[in-house]
Amino acid sequence: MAKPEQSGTVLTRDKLLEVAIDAFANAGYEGVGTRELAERAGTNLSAIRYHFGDKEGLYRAVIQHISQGVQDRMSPFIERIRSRTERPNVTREELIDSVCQLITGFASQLLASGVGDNWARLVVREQIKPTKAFDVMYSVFRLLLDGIAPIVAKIVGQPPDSEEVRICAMTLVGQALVFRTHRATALKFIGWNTLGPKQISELQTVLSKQCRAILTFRSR
Amino acid sequence: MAKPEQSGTVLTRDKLLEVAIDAFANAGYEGVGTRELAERAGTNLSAIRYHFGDKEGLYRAVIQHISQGVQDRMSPFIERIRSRTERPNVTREELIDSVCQLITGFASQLLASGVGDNWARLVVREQIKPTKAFDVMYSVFRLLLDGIAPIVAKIVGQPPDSEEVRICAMTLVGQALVFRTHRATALKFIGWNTLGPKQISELQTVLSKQCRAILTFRSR
DNA sequence: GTCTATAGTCGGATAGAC
DNA sequence: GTCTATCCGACTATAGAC
Repeated sequence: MAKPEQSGTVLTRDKLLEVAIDAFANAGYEGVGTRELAERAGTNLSAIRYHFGDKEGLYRAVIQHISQGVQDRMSPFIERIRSRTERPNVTREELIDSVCQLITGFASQLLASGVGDNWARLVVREQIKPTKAFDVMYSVFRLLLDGIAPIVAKIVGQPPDSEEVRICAMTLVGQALVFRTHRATALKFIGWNTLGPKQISELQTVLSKQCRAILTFRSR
Repeated sequence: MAKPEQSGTVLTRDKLLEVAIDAFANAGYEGVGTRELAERAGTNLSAIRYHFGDKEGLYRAVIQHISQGVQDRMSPFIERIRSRTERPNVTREELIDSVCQLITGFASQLLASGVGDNWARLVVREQIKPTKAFDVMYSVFRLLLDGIAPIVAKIVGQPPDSEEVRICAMTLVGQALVFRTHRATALKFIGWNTLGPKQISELQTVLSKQCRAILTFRSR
């Protein structure tokens, strides 16, 4: 971010960012041109250069913005769960319940169609050919995974950095992520038309049951 | 496929396909040019038009080829499981074991770095903005999901087309898929450098445990 | 800060020789 | 069937007026 982050009229910058979030998510980085972005934002090509340096700078700003939003909304939630599970006299049932809440909470954040609906495409792009934006994305996943892993570790009685605990945390998250990454397949298979509040709620019920099953059965 | 599917020298066509699989998977559809594809295949631009009509025709051929390969390798496996689980005197333990085998079998197919390593990118592309190639992909997923859902249905005692059973099947598959779609994140979090046979094997162990937990605990 | 104009490159598609 | 040569539109990046 060497370029001027401060600007008199922030409106153009914000509008550009808003348009780019939508366009990149839906068409992919290579799928949109800077001309189209500028036009859709009601401005011109040079505005991109001025505010973000170049196309990739705008892309990084998009990733940064989305990640920051997710982080802001999830941090207090995760923190609350953490403080709850770090009490000395916490019960196993509370621990299990906490993981369920983390997963279902994440699912609703992930699936509720808010700002930047289809950014799974950008996430996967970074997974396969990581750019400078990868670390930003990773830190958000890390936030969630670091919320889950220590609790799972306590439940199964293993160190939080053991491979098994971390694989387990990954798969728990994967159960929810698949509805973003393979959304069309999931909808068609289940027989849903949309992924609205009703469907998300039903999903959360199943996710919760399964998390509980995994953690309960394993801790025996 | 209106263009001549038969050709004297199939070598050029195959080479083009092979190169395109790799390139599309790694750089995305919009990320590679036809010139580059032709050059990497040791041929020229016109060969693409001749063999596949246009760039999108080549893309569809890529999806078709990969899907066919996956289908060919998975079909007999799924069929074997199916015949085993449809015996009248099948035990619940056998049913649970069958689902575990389907998931771990799928995981090894999915994660073993063979032909078309990074095609998750193309899959997700189709999920967000389905093209004509979506149906081809979907039929492969359907093959697996239709292998899993009826068995899950028997275990939990619900109809195979109930929403809960289908959501469950989706999440079971999601546990494995996340290591393809979020590979870089998974590797970094777990602390692995590669996703080799040793790691896949460890993954299968955990997946198997968790499938068993989900199905065992739910059937009570 | 915001704009127009333009440079330079590369995209996919095509015509036509062999 | 495979090649060369070429068209034309779209891309990113930049220079410079206001």
